[in-house]
Amino acid sequence: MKQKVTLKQIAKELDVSISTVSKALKDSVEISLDTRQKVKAFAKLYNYKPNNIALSLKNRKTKTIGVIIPEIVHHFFTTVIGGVEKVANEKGYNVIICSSNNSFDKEVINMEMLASGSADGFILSVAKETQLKKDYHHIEETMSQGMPVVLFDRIIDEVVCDKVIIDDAKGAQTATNHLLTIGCKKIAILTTVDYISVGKLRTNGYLRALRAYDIPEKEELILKIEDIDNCETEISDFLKDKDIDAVFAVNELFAVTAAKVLNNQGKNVPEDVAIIGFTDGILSKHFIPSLTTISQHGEDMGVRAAKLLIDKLEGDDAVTEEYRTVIIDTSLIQRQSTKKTKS
Amino acid sequence: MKQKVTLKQIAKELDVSISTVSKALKDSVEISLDTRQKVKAFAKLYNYKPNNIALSLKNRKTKTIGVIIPEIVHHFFTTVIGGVEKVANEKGYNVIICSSNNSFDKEVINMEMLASGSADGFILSVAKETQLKKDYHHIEETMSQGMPVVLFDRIIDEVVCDKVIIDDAKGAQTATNHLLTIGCKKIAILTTVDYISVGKLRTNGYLRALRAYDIPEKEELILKIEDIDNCETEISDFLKDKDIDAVFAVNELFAVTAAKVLNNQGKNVPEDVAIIGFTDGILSKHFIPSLTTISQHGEDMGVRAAKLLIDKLEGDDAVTEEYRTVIIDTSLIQRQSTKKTKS
DNA sequence: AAACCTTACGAAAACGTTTGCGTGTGGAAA
DNA sequence: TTTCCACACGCAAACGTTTTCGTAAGGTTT
Repeated sequence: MKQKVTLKQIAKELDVSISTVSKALKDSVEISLDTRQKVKAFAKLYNYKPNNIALSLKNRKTKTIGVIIPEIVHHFFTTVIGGVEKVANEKGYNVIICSSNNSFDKEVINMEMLASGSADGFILSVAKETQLKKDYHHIEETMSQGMPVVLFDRIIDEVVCDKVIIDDAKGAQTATNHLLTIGCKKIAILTTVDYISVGKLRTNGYLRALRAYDIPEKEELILKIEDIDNCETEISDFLKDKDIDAVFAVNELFAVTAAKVLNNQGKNVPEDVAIIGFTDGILSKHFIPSLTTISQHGEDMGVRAAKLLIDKLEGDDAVTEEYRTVIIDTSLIQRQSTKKTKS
Repeated sequence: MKQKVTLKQIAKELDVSISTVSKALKDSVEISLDTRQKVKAFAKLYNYKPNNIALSLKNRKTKTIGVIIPEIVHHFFTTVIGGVEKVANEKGYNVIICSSNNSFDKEVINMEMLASGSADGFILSVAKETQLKKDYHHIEETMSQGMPVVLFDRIIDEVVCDKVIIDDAKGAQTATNHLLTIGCKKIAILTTVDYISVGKLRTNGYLRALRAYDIPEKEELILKIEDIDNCETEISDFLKDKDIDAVFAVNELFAVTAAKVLNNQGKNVPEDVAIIGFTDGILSKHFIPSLTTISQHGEDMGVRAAKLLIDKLEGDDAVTEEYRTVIIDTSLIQRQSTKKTKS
């Protein structure tokens, strides 16, 4: 088993100095053409590749972006990662992905681990626990050590840094408006508990849309779900015998679960009750009926986040001091779950 | 913006040598209790963390596992990653994930990049293109440089290394058997082109099951799909007016697409046609009717792959020379799409 | 022949660690 | 007083690079 070949070995083999080898490989005019060719031939033969670690140490940068997300088995987050990777690869950056599993502790650990030399900067969507706990010391600390951080989707207002978000309230308003324009009047919302920032914002958008239509907000049409994994019974109880003609769900799972529940309760989607979701995942696309939804354009978010970060990493200090918040436009994707044609 | 603090800075500040600081932080008895406490207090104050890069260089290992998968936006692969991360974190390893996007070139580039110092070993599921091209030099090369590789799911028989797979043929046979035992006789299969190893194996399993039941194999019941992204029309044409009572799909997408198509063609699932899929993703679980499927236990695969790799990384040379293939058991998850109770 | 300039290369420092070994200091034993 | 031994610490090498600077050899100019 041959080991990785280093400059030193090549130098020894060819009976020149390490610096000569290094320069020869870089086609430095300092080195005679003869030596250059000899060295390059040898390096090729032995498949020499400069050691990234040594380079990182020397250059004091790793050319690596750390991405920390709450869940890895999650369609939206993976699309974001896709966007990040795309830009990163173009610009010669590597991407390290860690999931916090929605745990504050794991988020901190991952961040500290990556911060101690493995990454030059971070793209981060915070864990639920972190939002609940409101402890952001790890983020502040990372930034104060000179590593830029870009927050996306689940961001933190109190932390001053670059951010990439969608206008959740606006998206929710668009969704609710869509329901209103197709004639729905009694619209229920399936949302999360308030400490999840995006859930709260989407609820606000829903309320705003209602107000614009002079429809009074009704407590009994709002369900704030805590335990996402067992939402089915909760949704089922909530929807039971409720007089509604539409449901706005703040995520994909709530939307399909609502569709299922309504089905079981003998109601037709979209004829009896229209449904609109949030996040354009595979579920929405393939469900029957296919679900109208608000697309967050995850890949775009990833692209923008990566660009912001790399700008900061490569920018001079003038750029470094200003922070930007990019708002990605959402879009309404109309599908079958809000088609009222059969009436 | 304070920079990351190093041993050198602490040493200077405290007017001792670098080695003293290093040893003090490690609680070496060589250093007086007094100095030790002083150093540790200072280090804590300035939030000293040893630089991973420097450690990697010194120890000639990075404590990172490189994972390369064909697609990142893919439920099965993310579950595998979840498993890998779990084990890796337990054992103090980092995980770098790269996607090849099913491109041979990108697979090679990613591998070479990670191999030149960023990772100690690899967990890999090869790209479609790689399987088609049958060019495995990058894998062989990586291994010959002393970095262990574990292949999973889409493996390569010709490459000698650790592997984690499911028994695809057996799983497919189980699936087909299930259809046969509930009384189906005319079973179509939706599979991939042959060069995708898992597709071929699953097709074999299907055929084996038929043979065991003395049912002749019929060409017209087998559809090999090339372009996965546009499978709907292909499946629709194939299924049109076909006299069948069941469909076995080798993946989730084919399964739900078949369900949709059949629906559009006025057939009921499962009453008229039963459907069974492969891979237990969200689609199968949430679709209406929910889909019976073969679970590959992605997380388990990740766990086993990570364990194999870490064993090899930390093992002595005796272990290093033998290669193991772990076969993960599949299991049948019965859901509504194969319920024939209404007959 | 002296002074100078190219050419072609090597030495060494630096990045941040760890660690084996050397060494100065002080006190205790002889 | 001499010898010896802990003790507490520093030196230096090593990991693999890159890059600045120094320099020997040889040739060219006056």
